[in-house]
Amino acid sequence: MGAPPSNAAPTDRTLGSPERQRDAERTRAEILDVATSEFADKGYSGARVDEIAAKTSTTKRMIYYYFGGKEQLYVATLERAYTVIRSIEQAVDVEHLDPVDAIRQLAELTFDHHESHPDFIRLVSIENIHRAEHIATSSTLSSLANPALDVLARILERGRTAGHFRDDVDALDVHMMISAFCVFRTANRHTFKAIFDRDMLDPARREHYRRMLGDMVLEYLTAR
Amino acid sequence: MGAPPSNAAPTDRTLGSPERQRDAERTRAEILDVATSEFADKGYSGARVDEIAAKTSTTKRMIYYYFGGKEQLYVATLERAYTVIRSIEQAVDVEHLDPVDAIRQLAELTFDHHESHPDFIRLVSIENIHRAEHIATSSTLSSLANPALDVLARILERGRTAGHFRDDVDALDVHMMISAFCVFRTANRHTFKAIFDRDMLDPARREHYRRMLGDMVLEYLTAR
DNA sequence: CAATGAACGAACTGGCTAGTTAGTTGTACT
DNA sequence: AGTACAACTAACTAGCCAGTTCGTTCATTG
Repeated sequence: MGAPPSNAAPTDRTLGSPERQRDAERTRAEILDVATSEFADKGYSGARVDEIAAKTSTTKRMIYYYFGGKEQLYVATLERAYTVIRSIEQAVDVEHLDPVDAIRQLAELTFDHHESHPDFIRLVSIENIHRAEHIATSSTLSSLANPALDVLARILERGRTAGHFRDDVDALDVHMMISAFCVFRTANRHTFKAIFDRDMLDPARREHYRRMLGDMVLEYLTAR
Repeated sequence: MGAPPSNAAPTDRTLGSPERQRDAERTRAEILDVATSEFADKGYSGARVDEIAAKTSTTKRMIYYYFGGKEQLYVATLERAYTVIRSIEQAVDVEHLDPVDAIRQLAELTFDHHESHPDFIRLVSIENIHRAEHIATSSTLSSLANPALDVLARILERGRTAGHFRDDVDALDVHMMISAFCVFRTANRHTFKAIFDRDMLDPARREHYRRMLGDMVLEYLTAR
């Protein structure tokens, strides 16, 4: 039973053939995919290595073969999640806009990113529960600066010299202000709904919150 | 060894005697205290019943005796944490101030509360990882409205009729805006520090952030 | 084609951990 | 003084779960 091994020419399958059974990269990636959703779903202690393996087309042994252990798998998961987000942020192009429009666009981009990456937000929340001890020990992660920050800094500088923006905040403060709004909306969605009976992610309210964020940041920056 | 049992008159120790050994309320409260810090520290799955028992002057059996199980203990922990916070919020008195001052004071009060109750914030984060399933099933918790919200609604109303405040947000939106800022600052402290190397809870920056929050909310509300 | 090493799988193990059992001791009331 | 019940304890158990053992299969290279 099973696929006959003499189907395709063996010498042709060196790279990229779709029906190859042994593929380290594919196996690694599949484990990472499953691990991401499992860790995001249950947290680090809540996730089970057996469960991750079961949702994979491979076995638990492979997790230890490729990653070494549960904790290293978790760190690898974090590293990939951050890398993906950062590569998206690389693509930001708002430097051609005037400062006010640029800030609003940047805020709305962040808003959209957060909404479309709930797993990432959950992983970050989980990592904060663990006091970021895994990020701290990962050399890949602790040196991963945010490229969007430089963009933000330049916009702020332009807005300040034009006399439109206040000068008692730096880029990191503004970034924090935007992140706080976006992260809270996703990360605290469930308790907020349970206690106040309002779903902050209801599509009907999406535009309202998106505008609210832009207004909030800009009214603050352009005050007086 | 141990305290002699014939020390104080037994009939006098019915209430509030300090040297009684058997005290259901005290034991219950002690378990809750330890459980709060353990759950806040390690999360629900990360916390260990044995560990909680060990940090208590009583035993694991007592946890099952009084609470029934790990999950019920966790719910009881959440219930008490929320009750404490809500009782603090009851004491808010800003209705005598004009709307602008009242909003700033309310925001700063929230800021201070969050800063002085990190365990509460952590419990809320943890509960959100679990999609608020425990709050949802607790009748005590899901019916626990926020008294500060009514206060906020009345201030907003006064500010609007005076023509100072915008009218496209309700009290819950403003509450969310304030909470987002305060919660993010505490809850995401560790990843923020690891990645941007800035401690949002550094006392040297406290006043800056406190003013930033008030400015942000007020500039937004009084825009145009 | 043999040999070598990477990729894979099933079954196992030992420590851990939520929950239980089977009792003992203190307190209130009569 | 005796009884009933609440408060309490130590030791146990069954199941879970991260990590391992040991063996097999596939693909490449000489």
